[in-house]
This record gives sequence, structure tokens and C-alpha cells, in this order.
Amino acid sequence: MNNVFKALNDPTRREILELLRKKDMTAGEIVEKFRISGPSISHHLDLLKQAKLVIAEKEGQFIYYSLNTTVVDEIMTWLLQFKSKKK
Amino acid sequence: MNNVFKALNDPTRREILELLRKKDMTAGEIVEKFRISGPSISHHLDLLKQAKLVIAEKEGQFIYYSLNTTVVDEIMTWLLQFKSKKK
DNA sequence: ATAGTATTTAGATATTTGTCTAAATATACA
DNA sequence: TGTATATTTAGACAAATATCTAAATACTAT
Repeated sequence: MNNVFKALNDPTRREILELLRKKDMTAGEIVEKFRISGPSISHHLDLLKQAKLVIAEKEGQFIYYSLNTTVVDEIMTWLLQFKSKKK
Repeated sequence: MNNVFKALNDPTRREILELLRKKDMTAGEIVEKFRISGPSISHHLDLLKQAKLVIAEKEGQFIYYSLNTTVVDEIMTWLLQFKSKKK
């Protein structure tokens, strides 16, 4: 849970998630979308991976990244508690 | 939006939110629930306030903190986009 | 006014984070 | 095998963060 909020606490990483919502992408394709170095994006992808918000799959020379929405459910469940006030 | 994720990215602050879900509390009451100094908690409360996740109201000598769930809706809306894949 | 309580603000410090360049690893292909 | 491409790992550094103690502010009540 901690990892998830940590992963979401960065505009670049949130933007990566929004990109992946539209289609799976390779690390290189993602890098092209930003003005940040490859290694930095790689690091962001690593944090997203640790949070299990994305899944990485190797295909030959490339690594394809895709969304994993099951964690999104967990966050929403956690958030929902606040909509039902009182213990 | 950035402020919200920043505010949520700390276990102490998330715990404060969970406490406030049960009932409104003064800063002092919140401090008692943790082993962290008053000033540190005050700082956490400030970040939660900036994110509009809590509301502070002065009552005489005390400041009462309470949840503001409207921001929770915004986060959930943002998260929901990921549940409907494809552009 | 003075003293006491509640809370925040200021300033310091250690840790974490985002970024970079350079180097390492892995795959493809001629 | 050797070279090009894709991506990550390593190491450095500046900026942001969580925490602390000491001091300031605000209110209560004697």
C-alpha cells in the first residue's frame, strides 16, 4: 500500500500510467514521450513495477509495459472507507 | 491533485485520516495517538490541509480537525479512468 | 498583567527522491 | 564474432521530506 502511494506521488509516473491506459508500450516508446533521460524513466518504471501498478514483459529486445488495474481496486477500497463516515 | 497524492504518501498522514474518519479531533488529541512530536504532527496536518483532505476550525484554545471527503471523490474519479481501458 | 495550555513557526539535520552521465547487460543481425 | 539497439544498473548530486528542539503566537483564566 505504501509502495502504491509512493508510486502515484509523482507527475511523471502518473502520466506514464495514463499513457499505458491507452496502449501497452515499450520502455523506449515511453521515454520518447518525455524530456527525461532513459535511465530516469527506467527508474520510474521500476517504482511502478514495485507497486504492481504495471507489468513488464520481455519480447525479444524490447520490454513491454502494461497496466495492472487490480491494485487500483485496492486503492479505491481504501478510499471508500472515507465516504462512509463514522466507525 | 499533486498535493493530494503528496499528502497521501505518508503512513502517519494516512493514519490521521483514518482517525478523523471516526470523529473530529483537536491537534492535541491527534498528537497523543502517535509517538511523534507535536510540531511534526502539526506539519503533517498542514500538508493534509493544503491537500484539502482535512478542514481546521478554531474553537477557543483548540483547533478541531475534520475530514473533507470531497477530494476523495476526485481521486476516485482519477483512478476510475484506469478501470475503463482503451482510449 | 501573569501564568498556563494549545498549537504553530523557525531553523537544523539526516534520509529519501528525481535526475543525470557513464557503464553494464541483453538481444538482434550481418 | 562484432556492431548496433534496447534497457537497466551504478554512482553522484541537488532538492524535497520527516523529524527534532526551541521559540513564537494565541487563547483562558486567575
